[in-house]
Amino acid sequence: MENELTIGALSERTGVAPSALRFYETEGLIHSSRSPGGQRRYGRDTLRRVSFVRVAQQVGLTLDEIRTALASLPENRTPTAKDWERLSSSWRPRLDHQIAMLERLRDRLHGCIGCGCLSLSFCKLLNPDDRAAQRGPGPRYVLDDD
Amino acid sequence: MENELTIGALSERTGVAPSALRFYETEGLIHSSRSPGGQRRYGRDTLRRVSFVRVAQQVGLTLDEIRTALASLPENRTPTAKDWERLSSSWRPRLDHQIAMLERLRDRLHGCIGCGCLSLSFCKLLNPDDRAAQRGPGPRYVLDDD
DNA sequence: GTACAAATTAAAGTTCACTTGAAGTCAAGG
DNA sequence: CCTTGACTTCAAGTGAACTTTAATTTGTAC
Repeated sequence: MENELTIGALSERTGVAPSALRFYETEGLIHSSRSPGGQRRYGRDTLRRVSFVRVAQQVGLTLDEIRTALASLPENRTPTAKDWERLSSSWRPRLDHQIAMLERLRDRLHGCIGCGCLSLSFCKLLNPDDRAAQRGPGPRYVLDDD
Repeated sequence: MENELTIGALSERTGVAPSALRFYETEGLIHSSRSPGGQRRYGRDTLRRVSFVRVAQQVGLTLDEIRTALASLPENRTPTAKDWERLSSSWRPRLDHQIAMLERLRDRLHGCIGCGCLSLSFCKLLNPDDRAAQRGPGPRYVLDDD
């Protein structure tokens, strides 16, 4: 079967840049075999793997977390729908949580706009104790509250 | 009035690290006067300004966008509640949009978990054309879809 | 058989939002 | 006066997720 995809084909099918795909490979998120000349060739299941990575990113996972998740897939066989379902179903609570958080922010903001306050002394919106402590340097995802 | 705050005091009241406050100053987000010895002193309205920055970040704005927003405040007088309300009320649509996006993701994901698919060929979840084109390098905020 | 697009590598660069470190100065209590 | 903790500046470092560059090789279509 000449079912194998070049990096360009995989890129087009997934919407992920070739440079990103190579980066994913160095990060251990996807794997490739090589053509006689040394170019990458991907099996069709890599489409699903890349898809998983991108959806997981939308959910807010870091590549590190995604790698961990992917590591729990079986290595001896192509993952089944059930395998993927098991991984992605763990996102539900996370999504629910993120949604709830944004709604809370929106509604409090509405109240604060109504009362005209936006200050630490009067407004619960910004109580530092309400928010997660920051950990480590670098940018933090806006919705991340652990 | 000895109403002026040191950087340490402002840091404690806002929960923002002194290094971050200095950084905000170099970025033009806040301003300070100086003590005779050259240390920073902040007026009490800076509390509100810092608060605004943090809430705006939660909403998903970059510091660049926040600076632009702050630039529309009057320079000749201390901003009133109405001034702050005008700025923050523009977040409503953005928040609504973000919430809607997450809900869409959650519900589609639910459907895809149900049908067992998670693949480009069958699942609308990942249609690249559905998603915003990426622009520029660097990390992107998970919910940012412009 | 040759042109030309698409692939290869390694190393360095980018963005954002800060933090850390070094080497020193200021402010307040005793 | 002296100590101690809070403050100062400037430059460089951090982490995530890639992209860019450069110099070279491979694959394919005519």
